[in-house]
Amino acid sequence: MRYTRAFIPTAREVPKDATMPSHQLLLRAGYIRMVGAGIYEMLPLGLRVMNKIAAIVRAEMDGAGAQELLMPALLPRDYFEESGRWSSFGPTLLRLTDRRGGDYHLGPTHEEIITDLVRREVKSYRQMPLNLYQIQMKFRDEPRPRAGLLRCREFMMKDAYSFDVSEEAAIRSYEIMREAYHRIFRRLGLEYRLVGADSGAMGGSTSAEFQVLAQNGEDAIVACGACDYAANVEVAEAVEPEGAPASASGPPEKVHTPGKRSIDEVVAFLGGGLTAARTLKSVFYLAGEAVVLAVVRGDHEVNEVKLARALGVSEVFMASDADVAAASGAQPGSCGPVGYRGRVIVDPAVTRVSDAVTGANETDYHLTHVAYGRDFEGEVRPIRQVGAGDACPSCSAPLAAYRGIEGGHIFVLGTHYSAKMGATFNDEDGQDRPIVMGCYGIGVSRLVATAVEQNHDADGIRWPMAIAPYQVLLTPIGKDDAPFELAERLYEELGALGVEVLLDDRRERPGVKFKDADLLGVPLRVTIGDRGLAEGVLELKARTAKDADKIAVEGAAARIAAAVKEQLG
RNA sequence: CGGGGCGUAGCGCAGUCUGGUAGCGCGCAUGGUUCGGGACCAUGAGGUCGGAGGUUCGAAUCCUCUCGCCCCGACCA
Repeated sequence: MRYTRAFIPTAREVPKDATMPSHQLLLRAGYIRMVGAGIYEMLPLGLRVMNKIAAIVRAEMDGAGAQELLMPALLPRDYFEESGRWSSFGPTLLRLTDRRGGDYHLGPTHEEIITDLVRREVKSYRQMPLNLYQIQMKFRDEPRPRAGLLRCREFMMKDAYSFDVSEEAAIRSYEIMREAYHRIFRRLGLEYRLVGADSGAMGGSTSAEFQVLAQNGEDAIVACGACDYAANVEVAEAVEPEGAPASASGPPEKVHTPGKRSIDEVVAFLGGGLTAARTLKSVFYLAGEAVVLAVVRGDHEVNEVKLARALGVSEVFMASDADVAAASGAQPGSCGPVGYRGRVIVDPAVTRVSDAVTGANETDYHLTHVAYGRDFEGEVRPIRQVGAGDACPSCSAPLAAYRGIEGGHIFVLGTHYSAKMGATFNDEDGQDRPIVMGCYGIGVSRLVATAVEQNHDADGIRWPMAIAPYQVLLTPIGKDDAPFELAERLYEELGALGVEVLLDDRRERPGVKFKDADLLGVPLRVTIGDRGLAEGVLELKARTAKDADKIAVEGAAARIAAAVKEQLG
């Protein structure tokens, strides 16, 4: 492609509405434009990148035995009504009405539709295993679209669905997908972790996320440096605490702590070598109608997902100050489990804190020399959040904390949808049984932005070769015609070698061209100037490299093509 | 949905408090000089000041309503 003919609207200034690097750079470099909140146009460069990602996904899905199809995005109400999601999906479902008043929605995901297709056509165990996928726009009325392509109301997704005769067979399908996903993410050139995840609203027994590591990620994950353990902090397990059960050097003692509400304030106020780890944090939650007191060590945090699970409810809400006062008789910050007469959930680590400090259930007072077992009891359940420095549950090495962007999510669904929708098959014995399903998503458009989050510097994008919009950027510079003529020749030669080339044939000053080159992020730049030409050389520079290599004009095309191949791995 | 911020030329902004007929930088067009990291000079085009209503002799500016966008939170296969 010739730059003078290409639609690449670059901008020097940072768009004010963009805060994330990927959002800013994709806008500035002319890859995307915004139409509305969470709605974007993919400009030619952006589409090329997305198509490359999709091509890799397709190749690996096909290689894993999945077959591509395309379902409609516009869907009548009936299907979601059948599974119960017409109401349970809530306002996130983008609904619309046709001229006859019929209810429709735009598909946020396609379990119901594919299950309907399969129940009509798959009747025998002989037709399985079956894995069908599509790459298609998804629509969700997100409560808050943000961060450019990372959280959109309309986004490109690859969703695959597996159909099997048994749980064991379904797990095999799941594992095949998991391996295919590893290949996909590796080929995309992204640093990622496979992490244990919360199955959440999808229901189902097994699920894992492919988290692409990024500073700005929405998800918090922990990963072990020594083994391959990694998990979303929502589900990461804390190892059983070591050490002796809690004891105390004396009876509880009430101390005046005026106005000290947070753990940090109390620690600083009491001093004397007290650390947050020797205090107890008491947090009141509402689980339905009931008030529950959750107690964790002072330097730990309550994990609400785990707490909800321990209580057997779907979610918990932090109690208001008024609720806390009614339950404990004190302000938040002065509450504690000692003498508290309601339901208490205690994190295991709490049972090892000797001479603990905790709220006295009397505003502006705390208790010292408190010990679990002697001064209070409760239901011991793991409810704390795991963080950096915690021991790995599988090998005990310290865990590191990361932020990640969910790039893919795989689930074993079981018979959640098939049972509800009557998707059954005849087994070898002629018995009717529900099909066992799995589903597997990859956020294709999101990965465009994710790749930028992970591959950029102060000057612009640094695409991995595998997904770059072009592989080589030819940059003739200077006022003479010779560099441009050579660039034209190289352009032809490289094209013939199958290299994807962008030729910057603009008669711009060198600075302008270099700035745009760095911004666009094409992995290899070839600079052709009269200086080099006088010596019979041109410059080949990787976007990620500091300096350029001088290569001979003679045989340059082959050299460059080889460099492309090398970066493709 | 709660809290905060912002809508003025394609982009980034000033002007709004204190009402008087819209400005700067970048970009764009034309001519000239330049040419290895976003050049310079000259000339020029480009704006219903998000929208509607109101107050006023007069509204970008004051009042009311409304639409949109961003951030934090809630939420999130």
